[in-house]
Amino acid sequence: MSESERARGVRTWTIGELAGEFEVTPRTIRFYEDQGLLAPQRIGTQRVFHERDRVRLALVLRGRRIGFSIEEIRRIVDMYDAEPGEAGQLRYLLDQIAVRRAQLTQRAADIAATLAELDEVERRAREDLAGLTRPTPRRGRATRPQP
Amino acid sequence: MSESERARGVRTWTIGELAGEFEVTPRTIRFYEDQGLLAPQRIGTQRVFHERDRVRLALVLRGRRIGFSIEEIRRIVDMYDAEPGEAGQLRYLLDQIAVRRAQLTQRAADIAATLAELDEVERRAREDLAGLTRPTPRRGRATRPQP
DNA sequence: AGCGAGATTGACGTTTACGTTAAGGTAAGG
DNA sequence: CCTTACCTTAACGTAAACGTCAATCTCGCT
Repeated sequence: MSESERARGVRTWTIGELAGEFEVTPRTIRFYEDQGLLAPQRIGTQRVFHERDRVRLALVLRGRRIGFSIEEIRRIVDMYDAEPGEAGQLRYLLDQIAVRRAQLTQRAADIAATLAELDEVERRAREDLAGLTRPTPRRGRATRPQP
Repeated sequence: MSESERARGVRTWTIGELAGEFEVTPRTIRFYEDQGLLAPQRIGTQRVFHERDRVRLALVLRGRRIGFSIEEIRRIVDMYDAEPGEAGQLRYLLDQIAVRRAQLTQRAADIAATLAELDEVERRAREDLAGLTRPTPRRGRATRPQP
């Protein structure tokens, strides 16, 4: 944080600070800039990240966690600050939104199904584990703790 | 389907049939076999896929849609048919389950947040679109259809 | 026996998403 | 002024997940 920044309330970040905060490498952030996902201010050659850049990076990383490619992420984040534009553009945007929504809904269903199956596997594992630590407590036979 | 299969009720599939059904290429299925995710029966050199192979492929593709790597998918599907094994193994399995669950929960949250934002973008887009097709219906002024 | 559709195993190519040097520039503190 | 810590571009490297040939082989049918 520079002197003048601490004076007013306009916090900025260096590439390293953002990298640390979001647990990615600076290389990753530069790569995203290369791909047009970020466009931080420059002072000389140095990058200066403002709050909106931070938000955008968070969006990008969320897209990444969801499993979207850079190209798909680009399209999504571009939606956020699209100019109102003309009717054709808006209809295209609405189409894109429908596509993304379908993808996300599918992924959500996949995740729910997988979570349910994890529950089942865990239940069986706990059963097996109980059957190992306690000696064969089959058919409801009570097992008293060892004295 | 072969003669004897149609006679009894034990439907099997060729690689091409499965590929068509799941909309992947045969190459993809062979790759998954190479990676140990599938192990179809062989008759001579030809692969014969049974119901359990089909189920397994579905699991693998679901993992892929969720965004897991082949390695992660392998660990997950291996959980399903893990032998009860010893206590140490079971505890490791429970650990793995916890890890996967955390990942999946994070992804689910990301998806929910993204869906919410898509809703918001769509709402704005529809507003803008309405403002374009109807001529500037500002401040509640009624807009009559053109004669 | 011959044909065409689809199957097989290599083996090399491609794209994505960064990692990893190399070779320096810069700002703050002592 | 010197060090230390961090920043810069440029360029090459790489692991994952297949795609894309090439060169057979095999089934089912006529």
